[in-house]
Amino acid sequence: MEKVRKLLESKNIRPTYQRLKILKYLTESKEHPTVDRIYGVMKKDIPTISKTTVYNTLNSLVEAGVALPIIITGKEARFDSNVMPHHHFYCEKCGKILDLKVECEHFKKGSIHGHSIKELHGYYKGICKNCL
Amino acid sequence: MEKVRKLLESKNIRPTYQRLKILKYLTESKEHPTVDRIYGVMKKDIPTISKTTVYNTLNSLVEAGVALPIIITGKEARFDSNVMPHHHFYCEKCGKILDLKVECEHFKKGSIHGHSIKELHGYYKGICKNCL
DNA sequence: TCCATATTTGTAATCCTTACAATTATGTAT
DNA sequence: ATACATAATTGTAAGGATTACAAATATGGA
Ligand SMILES: [Mn+2]
Ligand SMILES: [Mn+2]
Ligand SMILES: [Zn+2]
Ligand SMILES: [Zn+2]
Repeated sequence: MEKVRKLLESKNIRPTYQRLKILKYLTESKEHPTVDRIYGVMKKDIPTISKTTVYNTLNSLVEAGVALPIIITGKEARFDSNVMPHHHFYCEKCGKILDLKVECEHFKKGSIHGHSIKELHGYYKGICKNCL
Repeated sequence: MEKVRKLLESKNIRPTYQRLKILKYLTESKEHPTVDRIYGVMKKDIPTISKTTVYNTLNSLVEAGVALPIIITGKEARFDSNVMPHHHFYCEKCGKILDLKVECEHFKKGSIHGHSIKELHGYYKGICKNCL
């Protein structure tokens, strides 16, 4: 919990109870949760929490560079506290999003064809090992 | 126009006037248009066209494998009639989506870590050459 | 403690997309 | 050509994720 608090303070984000819990859950979870999922989990500890707070907090974390939204389905965003460049696998059957450790020479580039690169996103869609 | 008709017929999609026009525009446009954009352009030729028809048609084209939705911002889908694997560049300033011709060894794979791959999507986010 | 400011909360509004039913068009058999 | 069954189009309503907003609450410093 101290690590999470330090992380927030280093980004000048006030470490409120809601924010600490949300970021802690995000760092410990490997499931790239949706807002609804985060909201549901948070309610156990903070029954009064509002979904707007979840949205506000996630937006703050993203803006501060501590989290990343993962846009794949276009239905709902999912969130990742691992902001190091990495690829994902989206299973069309179970809906899980898995981290992939794949080499990608494109991560290294700062520009391409004259366009300035800020982020690179790569993901596969298919059926995961478990669902096959 | 005959090419577009043939394409639709090959996929067993009835070549109605609306569908022909929409697919024709999609194949000739390089801008990866939104539904609203397509709707606006179609209205010039077909003033009575409904936005639902645009949605229906695009869904049919996607299902038939003739078009692909491009999900980047999470706000609104954009569409591409080029279904050959290729990467994109999204400009955060002007909102344009550009095609990128980049080599990617990952396109060749059929599976990864035991997961069965159906699609690979890759895109950069940043500031395009024109906006720099 | 007091106060200014930031955060949280609940509700309403917004925007994209889909559901649905009525109307219109299409293709085929007579 | 006509009649009929089926499919597509249209307009409106509903759904779902996200944001806007203002009131209530919490925070941190003087
Ligand atoms: Mn991840
Ligand atoms: Mn493209
Ligand atoms: Zn799966
Ligand atoms: Zn640009």
